[in-house]
Amino acid sequence: MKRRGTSKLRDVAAAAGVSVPTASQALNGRARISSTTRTRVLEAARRLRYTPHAAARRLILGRSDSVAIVPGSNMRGIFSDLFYRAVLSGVGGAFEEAGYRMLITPTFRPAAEAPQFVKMAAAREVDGILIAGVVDRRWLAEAVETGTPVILLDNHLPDIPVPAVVNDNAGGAYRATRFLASLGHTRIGFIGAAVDYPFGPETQAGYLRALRDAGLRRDRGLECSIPIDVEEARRRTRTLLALPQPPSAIFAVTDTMAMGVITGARQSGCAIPADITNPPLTTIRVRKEEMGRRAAERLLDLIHGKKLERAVEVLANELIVRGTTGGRR
Amino acid sequence: MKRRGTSKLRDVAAAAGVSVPTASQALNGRARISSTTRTRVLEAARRLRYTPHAAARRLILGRSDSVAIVPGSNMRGIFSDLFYRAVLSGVGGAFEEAGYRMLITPTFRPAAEAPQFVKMAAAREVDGILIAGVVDRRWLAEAVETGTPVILLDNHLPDIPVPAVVNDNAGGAYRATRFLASLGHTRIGFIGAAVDYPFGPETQAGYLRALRDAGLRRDRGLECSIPIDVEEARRRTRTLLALPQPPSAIFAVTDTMAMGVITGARQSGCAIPADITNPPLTTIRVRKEEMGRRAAERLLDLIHGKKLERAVEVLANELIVRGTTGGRR
DNA sequence: TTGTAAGCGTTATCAC
DNA sequence: GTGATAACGCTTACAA
Repeated sequence: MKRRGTSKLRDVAAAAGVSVPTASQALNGRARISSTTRTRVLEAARRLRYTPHAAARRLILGRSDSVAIVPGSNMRGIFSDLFYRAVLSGVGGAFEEAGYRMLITPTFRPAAEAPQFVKMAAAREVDGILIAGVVDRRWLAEAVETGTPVILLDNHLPDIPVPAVVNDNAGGAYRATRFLASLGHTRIGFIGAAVDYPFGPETQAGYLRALRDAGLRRDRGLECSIPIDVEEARRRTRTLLALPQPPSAIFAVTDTMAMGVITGARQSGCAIPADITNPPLTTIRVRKEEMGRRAAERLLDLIHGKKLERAVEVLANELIVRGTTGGRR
Repeated sequence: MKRRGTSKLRDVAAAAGVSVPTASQALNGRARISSTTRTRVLEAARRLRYTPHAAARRLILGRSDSVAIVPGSNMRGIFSDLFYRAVLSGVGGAFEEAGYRMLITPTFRPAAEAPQFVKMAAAREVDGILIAGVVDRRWLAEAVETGTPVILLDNHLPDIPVPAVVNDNAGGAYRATRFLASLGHTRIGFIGAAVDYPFGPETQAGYLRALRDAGLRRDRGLECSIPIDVEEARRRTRTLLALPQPPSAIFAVTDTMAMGVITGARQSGCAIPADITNPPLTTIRVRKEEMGRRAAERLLDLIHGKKLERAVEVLANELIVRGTTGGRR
């Protein structure tokens, strides 16, 4: 009983009455092959449902035409989180167009041993690795050591030589804060993200620079760095608003936190012109799809041996003014 | 400039002063090798950071020690959906213990051509494929044709010879409905799931059988099959409760829908002894982790050439009586 | 105990 | 145009 789908190139060649190398050429197209034999080979391949053995191809070609996509440890739900969903959509589009397979390497349990992507790099199973978000620097370094191209998305570790595509977090925070200042606010609260993650410090830096440039005095009592969590943001907002001199505006670093801020502000008796379920937040628009696409393209560049111009590619973002900041100046 | 991590077995052998096959044996352990050479080889391998080339190994061994995990098209967020998160935790545990790699094959865009898992099966890239949820029968059939072991989780297609691990949907619905009847309810609403998916019809069958066995008359006006959506469930609930003869109890097929039912019932003025955000639903407890683990184990059985006893393994579930059905008989 | 020879399925090189 | 021959990196017979 011969199993289906197991036909080898040898079978195709035999069926077409040619040698194995000829069959290979006919299928891959490169060399000069008479159109008669080519047709015969193609026909035979189709009939036998021939698919080249991936490992054999990989071995001789030295490439797998596939990349690993690694969800960083901050990505609870790689497909659910709206942010990463958009990012990955860009990633997926770029790789698909380039004819690359994508393998997501999940980490079901926090492994003590090397995570899959390190092993895959070492075993040369993929041509490149795209890591989205937070990653253990030790494993990252080890993956880089193997020589397999690696790119970081929405994260970067200055001390490890890995190119990255990131959002201009500092710039976004700067523009948002300056905008609030331009509305006349002088006490602007900052609800930041306390994570092992670049954007926590970066946004705070942007916020502080904006205060300085706007000639406002910093009040540490108006700042906090907390886990990215709606409930925690709500609580801190209530605390801020209960101060003797409360802020008249609050800058929350993520939309998730902004939700909590809105709820908290409502509870504290602030009127916010918005529908709870979908508040028209004044926000920073990050071009997420673009970010994913760029990262994918940079990885492809690396795979194809191109040198990248910049180690870290910073994507510009945009301030979108909407209802929650009340008025357009 | 020699790239790291690219050392081959040949390098290790050279460094240890032995032949390539000897090095191989020393590393893989099978044959009789003097402990001196073994140590030398191991030492050399460690020093050179040797990792066997996956493709080469795969080619000669005929196996990859890795499986593909395919999120069915009903899985919006494979890692986010609580149900599948639990299921995948079981899956992941089993495969990890067995030393198998897991590759998630995402479908970023609905491809017209064959999805990745079919290609991987045909190219013999993985030893087995686990598909969780809804899958196009045509592609499934094609994957099965390749001879690569395939198992279905939480789904089954009777006309395609694929083993499956499923939940006893009919039984669960039966027990739930009979329980409601035992509380004295004679008009029991049914809010079912209209999806291209076994559990829609199955739960309805269980519901109907329970009505019969309890001696209750079926009233089609109390039944509906809708998309799995909180809002839709809420709306239907309001409709049901607005009937001249409304149901006195409602069986919702998923917890998601039950949320909508509760909201709708509240809005219609029903008193439900429950906290909205986390209502103590009377529910069917599906052993999700177990389900995942079983599916993984069955796939491993197939990979190892064992014949499965049952094509479809049905997992028993359990009725958990809690607050929302008011009283324990 | 160790090395030699062969082969996994494919593609590239180079004669014919 | 086509077909031998070698090679990719590794493992398993089998001979030394």
